[in-house]
Amino acid sequence: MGKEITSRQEDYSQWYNDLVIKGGLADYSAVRGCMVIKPHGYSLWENMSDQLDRMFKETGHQNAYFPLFVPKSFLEKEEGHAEGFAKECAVVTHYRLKADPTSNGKLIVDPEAKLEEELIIRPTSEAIIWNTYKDWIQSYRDLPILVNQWANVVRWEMRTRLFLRTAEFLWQEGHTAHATKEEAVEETKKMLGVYATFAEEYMALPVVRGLKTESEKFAGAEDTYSIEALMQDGKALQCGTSHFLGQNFAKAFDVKFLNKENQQEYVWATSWGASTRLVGAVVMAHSDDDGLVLPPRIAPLQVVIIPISSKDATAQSKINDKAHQLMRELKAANISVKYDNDDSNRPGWKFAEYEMKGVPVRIALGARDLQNNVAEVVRRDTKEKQSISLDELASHVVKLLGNIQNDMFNKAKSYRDAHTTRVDSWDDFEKTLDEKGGFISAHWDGTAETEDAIKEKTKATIRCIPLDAVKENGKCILTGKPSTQRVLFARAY
RNA sequence: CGGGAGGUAGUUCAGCCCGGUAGAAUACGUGGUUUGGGACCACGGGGUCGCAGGUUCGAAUCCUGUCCUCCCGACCA
Repeated sequence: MGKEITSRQEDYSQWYNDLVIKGGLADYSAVRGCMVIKPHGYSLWENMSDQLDRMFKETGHQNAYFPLFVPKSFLEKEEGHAEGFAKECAVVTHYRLKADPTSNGKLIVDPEAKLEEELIIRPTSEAIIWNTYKDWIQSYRDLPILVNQWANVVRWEMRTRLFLRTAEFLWQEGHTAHATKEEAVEETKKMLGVYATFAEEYMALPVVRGLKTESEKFAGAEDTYSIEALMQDGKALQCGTSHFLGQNFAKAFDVKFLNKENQQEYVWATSWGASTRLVGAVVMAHSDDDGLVLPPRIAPLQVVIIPISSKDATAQSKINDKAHQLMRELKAANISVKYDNDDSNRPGWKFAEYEMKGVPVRIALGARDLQNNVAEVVRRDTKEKQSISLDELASHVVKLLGNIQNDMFNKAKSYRDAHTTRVDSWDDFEKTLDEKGGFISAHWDGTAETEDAIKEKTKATIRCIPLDAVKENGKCILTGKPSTQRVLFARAY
């Protein structure tokens, strides 16, 4: 009855769509490639973005806001950057509509209102920001600039998927300016670390920190680092990127500073971003065939209390009293909790509904429980039921939420580790990819040609060169040429 | 952007081939009985059949165009 979810086994893509739609996270919109993020989904994103925002501020960054529109001439300035994004830009060419003289009630673009220079809707903000930084920076005393912005961006994608790839999406983009290369490189790595910590501690999502290959790196960057996670279907998902931009944007926008020796130098730059794709990641990594499974630390609602109502008015008022007391205790412990005493749905319906929405802990309170001085406590991740004494219920739930958070991380990590395979022959490479999926740790000769050839043959790409890779002599999986370390391959979203 | 499927009540879908009063389930409203895994009874409200043209006495149904979605590819966070 009610909302059915397609099982993972039957159709993984449809399962994911069902979760997002039926779990109340988002809806399709009337606009091609764009989604409506619903309150439950936005609340999840807020819990994630709020925490990231705290972590950015703890590492010395401040928020600012730059324009949505980027003059085309700005975007052109950094050549690699321009080439990388040109294919997916939305362009504003006019600034006015007028009534259609040939069709009553319709509007047309006013041909008189053509912009002298087209405006590009930002696919990312390096261009407009570096054009601005030029005015902010004269001396080494003006550096570093450590700025982040929370914004929407538009990339005109051919094929979209809820949260994972939409034409418009929400994200944050950090843009920093530094006096030295060393400092910029350190910043790049520091922010990669922030993303990794966030993913692991809050999203309960184990990630691999690594360096992107030349062909996978950001358009305009010297080096791109990313965190890579593994989804339940064995495909990889990039969950955050941090770029060392060198002096590329400083040179393109002529941003120089006077150093202590009174000499002009170009500024060193970084940028780093994470998007609403993280919502897709957390959904896909943990959920099951009954709905969303959300980590307690970012769940929009952590605990729901469901009364098993009784005809007996005395028993009913005891249930209400106990539920309200419990809510006070949990709120005092900084836990979000809801008492669902809406009489229009029966308990069984509510059980299914809150499982669908991924609420980590459910407490059922009935007359029978109160007689025994207990409540039924059920954890969403394992569905395990426990009868807990009312006297220690609040403290038990606090501990339980912590356990769920840890268990979810450990479960995801066991899966990830079990699906990371060291492979040393081409036959094994193809076989592992097809039969098992996941990450494949293998040697690569370091050339873009080989990388492309592997992608052509298997659809697997190099997700990253892990930062913790040990130096080890070996032979390239495809060409047999010498290699000094393993890289991580996978099919990816 | 190529290939496939689809758009009819809030939702899932039937009806379309073979044109003739727009249906089911579920959801929703009211009243009542209920409440430990998606309750039951009674009554009730709800759809310009994605949109725009065309053919026809008559179009959800046939034709053309267009928009949107899903799946599979190519491209990408």
